[in-house]
Parts: sequence; C-alpha cells; structure tokens
Amino acid sequence: MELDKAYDHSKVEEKIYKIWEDSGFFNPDSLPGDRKEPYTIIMPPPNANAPMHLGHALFVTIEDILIRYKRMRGYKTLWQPGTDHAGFETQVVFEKKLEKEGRSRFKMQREEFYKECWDFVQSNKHITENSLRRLGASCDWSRNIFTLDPEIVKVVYATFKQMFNDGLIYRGDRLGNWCFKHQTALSDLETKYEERVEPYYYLKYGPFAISTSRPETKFGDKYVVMHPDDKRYEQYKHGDKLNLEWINGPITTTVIKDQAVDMTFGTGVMTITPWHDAVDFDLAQKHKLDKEQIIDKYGKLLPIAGEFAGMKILAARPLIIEKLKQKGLLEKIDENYKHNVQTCYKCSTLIEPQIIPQWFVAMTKPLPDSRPSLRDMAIKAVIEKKVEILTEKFEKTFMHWMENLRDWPISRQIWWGIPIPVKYCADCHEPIVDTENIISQCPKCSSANLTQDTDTFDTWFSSGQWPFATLMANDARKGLGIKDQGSDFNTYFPTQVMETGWDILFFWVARMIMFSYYKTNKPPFEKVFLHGLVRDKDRQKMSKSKGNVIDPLGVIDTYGTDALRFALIFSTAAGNDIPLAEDKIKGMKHFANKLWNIARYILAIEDVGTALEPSTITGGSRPSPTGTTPADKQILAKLDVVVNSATKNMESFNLHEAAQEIYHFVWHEFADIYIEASKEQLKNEKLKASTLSTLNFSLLTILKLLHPFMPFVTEEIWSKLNQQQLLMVAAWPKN
RNA sequence: GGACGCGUAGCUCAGUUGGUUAGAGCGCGCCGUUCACAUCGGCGAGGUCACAGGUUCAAAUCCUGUCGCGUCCACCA
Repeated sequence: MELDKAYDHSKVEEKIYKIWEDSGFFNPDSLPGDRKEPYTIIMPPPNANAPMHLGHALFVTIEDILIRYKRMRGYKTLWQPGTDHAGFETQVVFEKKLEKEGRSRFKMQREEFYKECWDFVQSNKHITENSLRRLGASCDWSRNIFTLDPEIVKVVYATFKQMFNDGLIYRGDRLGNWCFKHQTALSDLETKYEERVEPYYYLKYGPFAISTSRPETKFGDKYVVMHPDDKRYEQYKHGDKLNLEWINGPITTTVIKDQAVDMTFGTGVMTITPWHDAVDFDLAQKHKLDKEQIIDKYGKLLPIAGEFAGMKILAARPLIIEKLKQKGLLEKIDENYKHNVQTCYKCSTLIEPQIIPQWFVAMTKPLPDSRPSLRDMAIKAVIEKKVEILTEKFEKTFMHWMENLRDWPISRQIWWGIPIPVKYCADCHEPIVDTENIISQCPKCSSANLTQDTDTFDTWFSSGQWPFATLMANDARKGLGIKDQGSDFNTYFPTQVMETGWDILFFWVARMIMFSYYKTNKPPFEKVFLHGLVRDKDRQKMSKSKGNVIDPLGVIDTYGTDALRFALIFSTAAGNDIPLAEDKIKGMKHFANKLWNIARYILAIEDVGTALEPSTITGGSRPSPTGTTPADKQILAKLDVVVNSATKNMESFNLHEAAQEIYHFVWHEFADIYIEASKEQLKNEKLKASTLSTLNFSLLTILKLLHPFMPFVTEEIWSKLNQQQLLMVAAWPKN
C-alpha cells in the first residue's frame, strides 16, 4: 500500500464525513455494541442567520472531542444539534439588511416582515449546518431541531402557562430599558455602559441648587428630595410645599425626606423623574408619588414640556438651557463631566428608562409548592455540585450575579420571535393565557372583545428551556411521552455537559438551571464547561455586529479541519481567551502531515515485503515482551504513560494538555526516536517481527488517541490499515 | 463603587492538587536532502517564571503587600 507523499485534506474530509454520516453512528440508537450508559451534550444552538465564525469552530471542536472520546469509550452518545432563531439578534441583522435596501420594518406589515425574516433565516440555516459538517461535528442530524419548530414552541408555552398559574410570571408597570432605535424594551444584560463626556448643569430650583446632565427630563419635577439627617435642610419638613419658578413657569414642589439621597454628592438635594430613572422610580413607589412621562417612545418631548413639546431630546437640550439661563435659573455649567451612560448593546443608542407594561419572571419568589425560588434553586444546585461549573473563577462570578438577581423582563416589542400567548379582555382588562389560540371569550366577564398581546419572548426565555425542550420535542415527533420507556427525555436527561462560551453564563446557563429545576426538579446538566472567546489577531472580540468575524471555512480550505481543530484546542485552557494566530494552524497542518508520513513509512515496510503477513501489520495486538529490544520496551512504556495521562486529562476536561502530550509523544518520542531506531532494527532479521509489531501497535494506539482531536486524517489512515470497523467507534486504548 | 482574573523565551501562550536540568507553536543561528516526511532531520542561542517579603526540606505554583494590565457586575441625581 502506497500513500501519497503528503497528506491532502481536500481529498479526504468530505469523503470521510459522508462515511461517518452514512454509518448512522452519530445517532445513539444505531451505535454498535450494547451501550447502556448515555452521555449527552446538548449543542448550544448556533444563531441560524449568522455565518459561521471561529467561536463556532471552537465549540464544535471541544464538544466533538468530548463526544468522540465518550463514543470510543462505549457510551451511548447523543450530541443534540439545533439552530436558534435568536430573536433580537436576528431582527437587528435583518433590519440592517432592510435598511440597506432602503426599507424599514416600521413601514411593513408584521406578517410580511415575519415571512421575509423567516425565509432569510431558513436559507442561512442550511449554510450554518453545513459549516458544522465541515468542522467534523459528529452530532445526530436525525434529531436536528430549530427553536421555532412547533414542538419546541409547545414546550415553551406550557412552561409559560405553568409559571403564570404559579404566580411566577406577572405583568407589571415597571421601569424598563427602552431603545429608541429598535423600539423595544431590553433586559439589563442587553445594555452596556459607555463613558461619555457631557456638559453638566447646575440649576436653581427655588431655594435649592440641583444638578443634572439631562435638563430635558426636568419638566415634571415637582418633588425635591433630601436626606432626613442633612442639617443643611433641617428647616424643611417632609411634605412641605414650596412655590418656585421653573422652566415653564411657577410650580409647586413637595419636600420628600429619604435616606436614599447621598448627602455627600453635590448639594445633597435632588429632584426626581420617576418615569425615566430607576432610583427616582423606586422613590416614587415608596412614597406613592405621581409619575409623569416626559419623553415618548420615539425620544420626543411630550406636551408637559410646553414650548419644547415634539422636539427630540438632544435638539431640545441646548434650547432648554438657554431658556433657563435667560430666566436666571442656570448657575453654572461644567463642560467636562465624565460619566457612564446606559446604551443599547447593539446600536449604542442612549437607553431611556421608560415605564412600559412588560411581562416579568419573578426570580426570588418561592414556588407555590413550597420549593424555593428559581434563583435559590439554582444557587443550591451549584453549591451542592449538582451542577458543577468548571473553574472556580466562573463559579464565583456566577454566584455573585445570582445573589444580586432582579426580576427578569421577558417581553420584547419585536416581531421576530415566539409570540406571547396572551389575550387581553378589552372590557375587564384581564390577561388571558391562551397557548392554543382557542379562547374567544373572557373567562371572567364573558366579553368577546379580546385583543392579542403583540409582544414576543426574549430569546433566552425559550432557549433557557433548550435542554429539556429539545429532548421532549424529539419524543413528541416520535409520538412518545416523556415518561415512556426509551423516550429521549427519559434516557438522556439530565445531560452530562453544557459546553458554551462564558459570555452567555448569565444569559443562558443560569436560566437553563432555573428552568430545569422548575420544570423537572433536576439539573439540566452535570457540568458546565466554559470556553473563552476566540479573538482576532488584534485581540479584538469577534462579533457579528462588529463585522470582524473571520471565516473559518477559508482556514479549513487552506490547512484542513484537523489543523484548525488541533490549533484551537492546543493551548486552550478552559475559560481563557484564544487569540488565534494563523501560524499555529499551519504548524498543526504540519503535524497532520507528520502523522501521515509515519503511517506511510510503516505501510511502506509492509510493501517492501518483509517476512510478515499483512494481518500482523494491521492486527495491532500488543507485542509480547519476549524478543523486544530496549528501544521497543521504552517506546511501549512511554506509550502506556501517554495513554494513561491523556485519558486522565480527557476525564478532567484538560483537553489541551491531552493534546499537547499526545503531540509531543507522536513527534518527539515515536517519530524522532523510535522510528529512527526501527530503521536499524529492521536490518536485523531477528528483530523484524517485534519491531514491526511495535510500530503497528503504537500507530494504531496513536490513531485512537488522536481521533477525537483530528478525526479526518486519523480515520483516513485507519482505513488504509484495512481495519474492519470505523475508527470513530473503535475502543479507546487501555493499558 | 463591588467582584474576579492576569503579568512565564523575541512574539502568542501552556504549566491539574507545591517536588528532579520550567515547556509548546512560530521566529532566530549553524549543519544536513537517493534511505516516511524540507509540511523534514540534527545541534544550538534565548527565561533572576512582574517586583518585595513570608510559609516550607522544597515555590512559577501557597500567603501578604507593591507596581502594571484586563474582564465582569452595578452605577449618583
């Protein structure tokens, strides 16, 4: 048998993937042998609309390594694939596309928009899935699912209804983060703070001095707040009324004393704008104060602003200041006030807090069946290691976040997503949960005058249920109940590992744990393995919205999937970011070629026609100790060490260490030392048998060790060795 | 403001519970191609493991402090 002089991945990868896929071994139901113990990874569903980036390559590499390893160890392995409609993310991308075409969703019908967005996502979805194939992902495509598939939506709706009935979901007039551009509320996680330098104004408010960077919010200020212990304002009592001249004329203000005021900040006096500020909102709630909307949802001033009504806030600001100045109410301006402003994480538009009715999930409210709150169940699970977050660093971060958790707003005023299954009675205003869309009469007042809620769910409300929703959906498709023998949910839940990026620890992982306990009283997964971010060569974060994503398919074309995978895993400790240098990938292509040539050397000996039968060459049984040379003994001993250590590292998720030691062994022990020694030994007829046997045993073992990391080249070489079964289901080496 | 992490060879980074001459990829210097591989081989240069203390028989690894860098969370009217 003669191999090509160099390994050519382009001739191999597509062919091998097809062999794997045709074998059916991606599907746990079709694996050879009697496999009882399941090992399950639910794939974090990639955003269906987004082209693949190196983050995908990294997660596929890690998860595929784990799955292939466990498959070789005889587990009933399920890697559940899927794609994500990614509500807001996708809508933003799609709206940008519309914008380029000179269109806008605000000029479209909702149905028209949804259909176009659906088609857009569907066409990109296949591209994403094929990219996963090119990366060698050995996931079970027969179970492939999409977050908007009806079986998933059904599970999501059932959870919503159950939570609503349990009083864990409520509709509230609460202050939310409002993005003017995207015309939707956002959760705190979907906003970011940006440092800006803006003028800061000191104003005369009757006898007081107040300060603000946002004079346009001040029209409705009819309360003035100070700390009860502040000696400077002793003469003012809580509830005192004062008349004073303000922007648009005389007003009456009421003194409020509250400890929330920081006496050391500014003058220790502030006025409040409950409709547009979180602290002020809380104060107003506490003291039952009036709340007035100053700015509408398009960022324009309302009639309360008098002559400024209808103006955009930023345009009005200098005019308001000018008027204050003319009235002698402006004391001074600090032009270089540095502060952080909250902005939309997608478009950096200033976030305006607004009171808008939204649906919330109560995170800290105990469950009606006497279980603790969603938040507390998740904290308990992590403390008790029912869910183990790998690396202490992330566990700490997780706990810190959980302990400060607030209620979660789950409604969005966008169109791309799962509609909230609620109707409102126009007569008695009762919200009616209608998950089947069959209710036409208000159960309370019998009115037939019902209107549909127009909001959609936060994507994470549905993807937070992904681990059990996917398995339940699989069962629904097969007509199985979740408790039936052999159902996916029964067999594969809880799953073993959740592998994902640390950047969605709060968005996703935390929510999955909470939903899972709520719904099943079990953890969704036993371990959480968080990988870092693949950064570009300037260490910049790669993201769809920044447009700096590097297409991994180009790198694969040049160097091969195995090289990319090995480069990604090679120096990747859990949780550390990875700046990917192309040189590293190139080096790993060389390694694949090295492996190829090791096999080529061994196979060539066979062709040269030694005394050995091919069966001996390819049998791969461990050489018997008698008749081996010190060199044979040494390499076999080292092989044992590597098998041992690599196995240990695979079990403890130190994949990069396993990769490194295998690499070192193959190149610098086996090739550099033993193969060189073998050339001399083969000249001696008496040593030929044991030498060949040592070479072959070592090679076969190496192929098994490397297969999870470099599946293509190892499977290809394996096939040249006339093996009966595929390497992907060969047994992991033991010693 | 709160929390977390990092500082190891010219560059990018590994180094699990403290234990022999601290590693990899790339780069660099010299030598070597009929004999698996030039996508290679051999030899080599290069690190006071940020700094200062401490614990220990033993510290890159544990503790304290200093300097420098970064991340996350929250946010002052």
